[in-house]
Amino acid sequence: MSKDACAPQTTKDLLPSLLGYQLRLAQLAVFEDLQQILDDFNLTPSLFGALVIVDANPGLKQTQLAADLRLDRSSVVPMVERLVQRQLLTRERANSDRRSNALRLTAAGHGLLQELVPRVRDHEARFFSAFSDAEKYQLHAFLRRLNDADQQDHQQD
Amino acid sequence: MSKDACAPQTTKDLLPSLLGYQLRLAQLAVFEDLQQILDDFNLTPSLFGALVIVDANPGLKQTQLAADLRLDRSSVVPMVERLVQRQLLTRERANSDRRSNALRLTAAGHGLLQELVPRVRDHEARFFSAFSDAEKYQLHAFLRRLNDADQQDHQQD
DNA sequence: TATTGTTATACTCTATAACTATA
DNA sequence: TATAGTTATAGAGTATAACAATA
Repeated sequence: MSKDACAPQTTKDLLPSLLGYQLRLAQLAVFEDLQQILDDFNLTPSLFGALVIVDANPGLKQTQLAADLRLDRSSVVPMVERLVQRQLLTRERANSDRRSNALRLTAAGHGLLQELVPRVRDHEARFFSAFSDAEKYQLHAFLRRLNDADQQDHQQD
Repeated sequence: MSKDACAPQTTKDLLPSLLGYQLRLAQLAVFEDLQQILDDFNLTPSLFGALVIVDANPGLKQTQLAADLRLDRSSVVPMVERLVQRQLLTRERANSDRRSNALRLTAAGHGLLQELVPRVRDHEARFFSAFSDAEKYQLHAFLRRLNDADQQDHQQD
């Protein structure tokens, strides 16, 4: 095998040879497909992600949600505002530290997620239906190795 | 192995279990890293991609460039304009069809690419240095399978 | 002093719709 | 009629900087 796994000799096929480029195309396609499901619920992938993160971490403060979403804390403000106005989550001053907001799903938020999660799982299963379970597992393992290594820069827990 | 390759029982770990989510994180991290190289050249990943595509397809028309970049043709106009003004590529009426622009790299454009491509390759090599050649090859094969299947929707050749 | 949320603001990216010139 | 490029415009997403409240 050559030094580079998929390096072309010319620049002719440089772009397709780049893992970063293939990652971008794949991510674009997945999100486009996901968006179609989320459209029915008037949500974006980011808002959906926020709901899932809050569900998994009740009482989370906004700064931490921003870190999880890889966003600035100011960018999270309108997202939270939108979800609060739709009564999908509550934003209350935390008793432990009254500077911070404790985020929690409402009953409606839980209900929405319960309806949504199976659909998102279906979307994933459909989108990756060309892959066997073993292949999906391996692709997932690759991506996690990549992301978990990078993640340490973004954690502040 | 269970029905889903990495399906959690609760929604607690839903997000990390989604391939789409892991793809997004990976893509974000790669582009962030790539951007640091491109900053020195005052380029974005998209502009770099445009240069490489034009280099690989001299005389390409803008509509095709837009299709390759997964963008609307109106979105490509300011990109091309910027690269033309920087004298990295030329935009001339095509003789065969005088509605369309034939895009070509200038000598400066070629020169820039020659300087840039090794750095981008280095970036890739460094970013994926935790992976063996075989693993990179396999990850690449996975992503290509995914993208080549999806690609047919976007081709118009 | 440092941190949390917020606001005001600006910038980038992208798409839609309408125009023009060619076909 | 249809297509290629362009323009004007608007929307989404994001970041930066400064502020008030709290630590």
